[in-house]
Amino acid sequence: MVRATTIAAPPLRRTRRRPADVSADLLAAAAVEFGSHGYDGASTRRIAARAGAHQPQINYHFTSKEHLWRATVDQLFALLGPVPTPTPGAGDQVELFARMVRGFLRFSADHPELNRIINLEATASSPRLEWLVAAHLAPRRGAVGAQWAAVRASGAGAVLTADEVWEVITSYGALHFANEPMLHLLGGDRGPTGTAAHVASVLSILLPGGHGSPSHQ
Amino acid sequence: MVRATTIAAPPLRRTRRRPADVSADLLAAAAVEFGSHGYDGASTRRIAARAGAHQPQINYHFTSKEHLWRATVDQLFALLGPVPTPTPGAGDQVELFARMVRGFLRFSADHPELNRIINLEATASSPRLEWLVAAHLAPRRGAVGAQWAAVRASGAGAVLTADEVWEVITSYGALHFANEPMLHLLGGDRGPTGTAAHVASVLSILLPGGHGSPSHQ
DNA sequence: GTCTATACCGAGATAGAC
DNA sequence: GTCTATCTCGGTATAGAC
Repeated sequence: MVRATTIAAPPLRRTRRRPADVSADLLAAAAVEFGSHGYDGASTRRIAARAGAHQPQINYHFTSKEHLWRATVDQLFALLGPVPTPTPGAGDQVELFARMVRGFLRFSADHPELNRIINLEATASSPRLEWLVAAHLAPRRGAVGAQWAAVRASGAGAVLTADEVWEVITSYGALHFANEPMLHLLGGDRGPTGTAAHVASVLSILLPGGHGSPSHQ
Repeated sequence: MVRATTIAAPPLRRTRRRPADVSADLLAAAAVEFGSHGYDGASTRRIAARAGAHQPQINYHFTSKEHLWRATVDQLFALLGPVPTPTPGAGDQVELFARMVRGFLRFSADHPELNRIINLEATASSPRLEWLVAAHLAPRRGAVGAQWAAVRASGAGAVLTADEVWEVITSYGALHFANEPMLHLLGGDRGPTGTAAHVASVLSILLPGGHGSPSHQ
């Protein structure tokens, strides 16, 4: 028989982790929950449970649900990498642009949570949305605009404005991965092979001349 | 002086409406609230307040929040119009396709709530999403696929699969309107002129040869 | 059919033992 | 730092007078 004292095991208690690990686990769990249900729909109880932690630990480590949300977004953008800085004379501008698009789409395939969180906030004005745009989206939008100007100046690229290119990349490009649950129910080919095909499809729209296949690491 | 009996006016009571009007007002309010905050984020209190009604009237007219959500989606799809049925030999298949795309995008510009609701559900599997796909999205996806096959058979249209065409229309095409709050904060030209330009942009991607401007009613 | 009052639940946040 | 207990608030839904 099992002794009574060992029966009363805590429901979700794991081997004690270092505080930094608890924070990291909470951030990873928050990305999934915020990306699945939006800010209002996600609950700190569920986030904590997914991380194997207790709900009050969220307030201890992140002060509030709002701070946890921002930390989650910050961490996902950090994972995406720094904003590409313009290097005027350096190398093939078209190849630099194509590399940026491929990098972003591959990240979106690996971490669909970021684009989910962004799109779940995009439909209504809010302080969160204003912060998201000012802190993260606007700088990247500027970098993409500069890169696209260089592409067009070199004579390559489709006849699209920088705004249209941004929307092709972030809407057509990224929602393929962010909206996977819906697209899966709709049928269609999906999976590793489909990822490469989708990246090629995006590049074929932006750079009709080619540049869709080189350096397929 | 105002008499005491007239001072005690109910907070939000309006002139008494017919029951059908209350239902219609609740549906319109629900479209806005569900489209802005998602299913979980929307509250029946706010929906009722926006419709100038009382919260329990939602349960009376629609039984539950879930039923109200489905009725809202049904009504928006009814506004969009019936699923186009294939007419094999009839007329210019390319023009029929272009007309469908233009109609959908103009509807999306006038009623961004539908695409907002769809995209807010698209990131996580749920009974609601399964119903949405089976009841509404799959039939329209089938119709678009048939129309696109006819376009390609006629030798026109870009080199894109039917899945890719669906995503160009619903992601790149419709999110331009659904995500207006975010795109507005990001800058860029928006407004009536921008709507026509965006429709032309979508068609230029799908039908590179032309067909972007005719019958601009 | 409409409204007031309220039941009931789960949310985020906090206090205090450990 | 972690965990239990609990506070307060806002959510959906229901009961019953009108």
